[in-house]
Amino acid sequence: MEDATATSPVVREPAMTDVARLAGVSHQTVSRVLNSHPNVREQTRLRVLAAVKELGYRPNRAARALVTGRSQLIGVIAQNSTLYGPSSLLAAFEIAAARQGFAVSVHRVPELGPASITAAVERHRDERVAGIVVIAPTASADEALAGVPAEVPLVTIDGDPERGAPMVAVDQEHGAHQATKHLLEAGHETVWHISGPPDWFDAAGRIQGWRRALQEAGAEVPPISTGDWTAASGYRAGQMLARMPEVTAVFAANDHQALGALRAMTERGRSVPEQVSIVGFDDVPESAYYSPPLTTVRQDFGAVATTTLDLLLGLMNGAETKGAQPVITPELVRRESVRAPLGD
Amino acid sequence: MEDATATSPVVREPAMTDVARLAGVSHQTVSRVLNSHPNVREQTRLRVLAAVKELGYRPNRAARALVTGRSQLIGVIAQNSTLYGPSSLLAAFEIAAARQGFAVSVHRVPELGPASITAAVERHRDERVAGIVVIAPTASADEALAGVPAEVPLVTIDGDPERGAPMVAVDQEHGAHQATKHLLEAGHETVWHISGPPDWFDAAGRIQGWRRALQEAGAEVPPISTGDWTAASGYRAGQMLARMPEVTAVFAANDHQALGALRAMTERGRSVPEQVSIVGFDDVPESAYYSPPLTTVRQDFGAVATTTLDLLLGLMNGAETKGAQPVITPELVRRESVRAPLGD
DNA sequence: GCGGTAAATGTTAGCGCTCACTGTTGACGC
DNA sequence: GCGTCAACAGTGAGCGCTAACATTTACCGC
Repeated sequence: MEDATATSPVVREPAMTDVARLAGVSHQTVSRVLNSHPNVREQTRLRVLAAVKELGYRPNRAARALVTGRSQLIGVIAQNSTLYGPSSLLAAFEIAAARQGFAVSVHRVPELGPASITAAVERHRDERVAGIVVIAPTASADEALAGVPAEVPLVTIDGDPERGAPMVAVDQEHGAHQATKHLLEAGHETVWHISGPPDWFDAAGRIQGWRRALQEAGAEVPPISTGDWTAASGYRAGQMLARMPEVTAVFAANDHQALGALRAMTERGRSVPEQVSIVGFDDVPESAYYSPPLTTVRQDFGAVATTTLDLLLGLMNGAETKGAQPVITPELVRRESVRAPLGD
Repeated sequence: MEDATATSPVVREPAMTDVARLAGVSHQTVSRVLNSHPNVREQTRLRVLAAVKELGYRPNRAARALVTGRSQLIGVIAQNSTLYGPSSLLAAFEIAAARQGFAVSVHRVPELGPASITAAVERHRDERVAGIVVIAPTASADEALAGVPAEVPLVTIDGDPERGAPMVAVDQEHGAHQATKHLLEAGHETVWHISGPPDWFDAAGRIQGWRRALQEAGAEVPPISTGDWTAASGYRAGQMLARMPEVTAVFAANDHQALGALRAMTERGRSVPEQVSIVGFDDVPESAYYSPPLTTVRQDFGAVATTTLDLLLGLMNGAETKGAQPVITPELVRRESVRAPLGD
């Protein structure tokens, strides 16, 4: 016996029928037990479970996906970047999905153009994913999404609020408004803004919130310095702003830009916060250790992730939440980079 | 037209037989074309391709995975963290895999203990992944890997060099050696070290390199301040070090710890680099904008990613590279946080 | 024109699972 | 005692694909 099998090189993984044979039931009963269907006698259930354990049986998800047309996989599409926001979000989502028994297949695209987004969606559909999440913070990304068939559950994060599709977003406008108002209340005449790239919805929302706070206070709305989220771009903008004595308060669209601006100010002898106040956005873990520790706005990525998953799960179960767009509210974190202006 | 199809509830996706029928061939020929087998007439090939395009056919990867026992999916296991190194690595790997036609299924584990690693491996094997990559920078992670059956191609990144399993790593020892030597050559008597968590191989390697450089130069080896990669821990260590006038040079195990130390020094009136020189590790994009811009060590994550993928692909194809452990060499980036000590 | 060979294509049998059925019990009411 | 119905279990088909083998076609030299 041993010799006969010894020549067999392939040790096939146990299948459902093997479990069934061992437990003395049909494969269908095994299936029922594994999918926790009702109408299985407790005694049978235990016998099957024992057999599963004895054989070390693990269901073949490919086979299940083939017959059901759905895998227990959620496809995520994200931009290729190590930006703090998107990466944190991705990590949070992976955790949330794992907790619900879903694996996450991530597809990074070089840029968020319609072509690469469409390709990524197709790839995920080939894989028969149960749903798709797109971290689509730019206008170009959002366009491509219009072409995705409605039968694929799809949730966008930080996408275009106007599109009316299921989406989860952080209330950027509110966060920026808080930040700007905080500077204004400290006594500054007005607040200058170093924005993110204009094609990002996040950046646009932050601009809006900043502008609204200014207008509500009757403050002048100065021209915007446009950055690209990097510290380098914040530095360039900061160099310009440092030369203008009337600039006493700056709201940067993220912490790294704020860091660049801070550096530029310091280099030019404009001390922060004595002469210039700065507020960032993101609350990257290091921002508490900048010089000075940075006042900033924190987004709860964990909340975004779980909300997204809930929405997606609802969509998969055919819930009529087509237009749902839950919003997560960010929060101001006060540290030491804001002070009243000297003139006061 | 619209009305006719509107009543049909299920619009089945085209399958291989549909393509075959349209092209006037057998489904097997379609399969051959799609898998670029030889022995298909050019004319037939084109006819099949045209049919594929006309129907918008996309192969069902679940079906293929079922019959071949392998999906075009690579499973990655990583720790739940937004640490710069692991996240950058992950992103780089996803890009590299996509270029080779592989999707990446990511499983984040709360901590790198044997239990969660084993569970993650099982989950990936259920999915019939073609291979597994484990970012296993801690000793606890490495233990769990011993139990994985040999037939699953598995490559470790930054794991235990002693284990002898396929692994890709950055030469931390070399990087730390360079950094320390750089400080020594600037004229410092010795170099103090703020290390990473001791159970991380990266941290251990950096300690070794630091110590070797010191010993080679005949310098005293001061006690280590242990951190946990965060700026906060660097700050705490920095506060201690700032109080000791003999400390003129610090090598921090990563940039964020360096930032924390930098802040502590500044707060205590010890200016960097005039009174104290600091070197970090990682070259996070913002480190060029710290005050002062940080001298650090850059790791090429792209190279780690492509090397890992090559190794894994080799393993999948049955290559006899069981013991391969390619090493990527990091590079010193000189900026402004290092200067000769005052006494000189 | 004929066998022989190689190239090109077709046929058949599953992979391991779920779905939609069809049986088989046993408890219960009248 | 018989029908009824629910609870439980089994049977067979087929999801869409690839592997192995079977068959047809094209082409060559003599």
